[in-house]
Amino acid sequence: MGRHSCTEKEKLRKGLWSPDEDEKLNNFITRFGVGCWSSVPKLAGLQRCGKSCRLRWINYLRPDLKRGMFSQEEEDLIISLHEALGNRWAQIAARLPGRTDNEIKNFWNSCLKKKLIKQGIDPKTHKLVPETGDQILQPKGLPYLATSDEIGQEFRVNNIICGEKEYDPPFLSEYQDSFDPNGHHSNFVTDYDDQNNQIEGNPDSNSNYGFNSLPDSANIDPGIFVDTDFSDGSTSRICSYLRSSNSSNVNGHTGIQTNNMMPNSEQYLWDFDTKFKSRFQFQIKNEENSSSWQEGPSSYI
DNA sequence: AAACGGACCAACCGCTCACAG
DNA sequence: ACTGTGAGCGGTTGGTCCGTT
Repeated sequence: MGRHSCTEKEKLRKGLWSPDEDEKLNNFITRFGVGCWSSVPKLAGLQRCGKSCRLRWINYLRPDLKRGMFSQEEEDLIISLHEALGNRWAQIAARLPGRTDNEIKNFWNSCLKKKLIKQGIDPKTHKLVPETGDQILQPKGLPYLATSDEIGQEFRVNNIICGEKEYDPPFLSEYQDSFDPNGHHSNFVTDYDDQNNQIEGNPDSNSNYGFNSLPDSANIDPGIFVDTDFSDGSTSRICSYLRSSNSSNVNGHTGIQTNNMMPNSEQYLWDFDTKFKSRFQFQIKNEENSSSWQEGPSSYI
């Protein structure tokens, strides 16, 4: 399938936009509104591709943009939403009026991520990073879980509706059945080996990915499983696996506002396509990674 | 003053999805 | 059902600014 690419077109400008270009685009959109972006450059007299025009309008020229520093409320909301949604910047931006996905993404990568790291929080999982060099389970994805009588209820973050809770018995049973008596999941390592060329059974092998422990299926309460779909058409899901363990309270440690649906949760990114293949990804943290995260001029605490 | 490096951010790139023909 | 195209998204890049040496 021939993919349209701006680079294939000739005589198209790239790089920063000039005030003149901004004015042309702004005048055109103000007058005719947002329509077919591919025709905008020609009609507006710009030597840009439609994609570039769209981006410029959305990220810079749009009149409803808030601009300026992020407030503490916005910051807390982004962290909470990221915990629930992961790197779905567009979905996060949809819940922050006047902010763009690009702006939030940049803010996260340049600021928030470092703040969390400074506080000893893994920005991917939003879980505490242990001080020791021990390798621990850092799940990247699992179904969102909750009690079966909560099916159909709204899933909220900071009182903002993010989705609807669902129940997924087939997945649950498969997930539970797939553990061996030692609480290990053979498929995980096998699949991981298939996809990432890791050596089976060797989580230390020269990568951030792998695992050396998994929750014991005997400790899993079937009643706490819910599968929440945030995909809105995509195949991705946000999932969580809640344990009624007595681990330390991340929220209490950070002061970050999070939804009360997910106390002590381990967050997993869940690919719907691989759902019935029992494929998961886990991330291993080691001392080397942790030490590299300490860098950064944050003074958040 | 110059060189260097990190932080920030605008813009680009490549991919997927939706939809029309 | 298949194909081509546009829109949208997330990851990445590269330019600029600014503090430090």
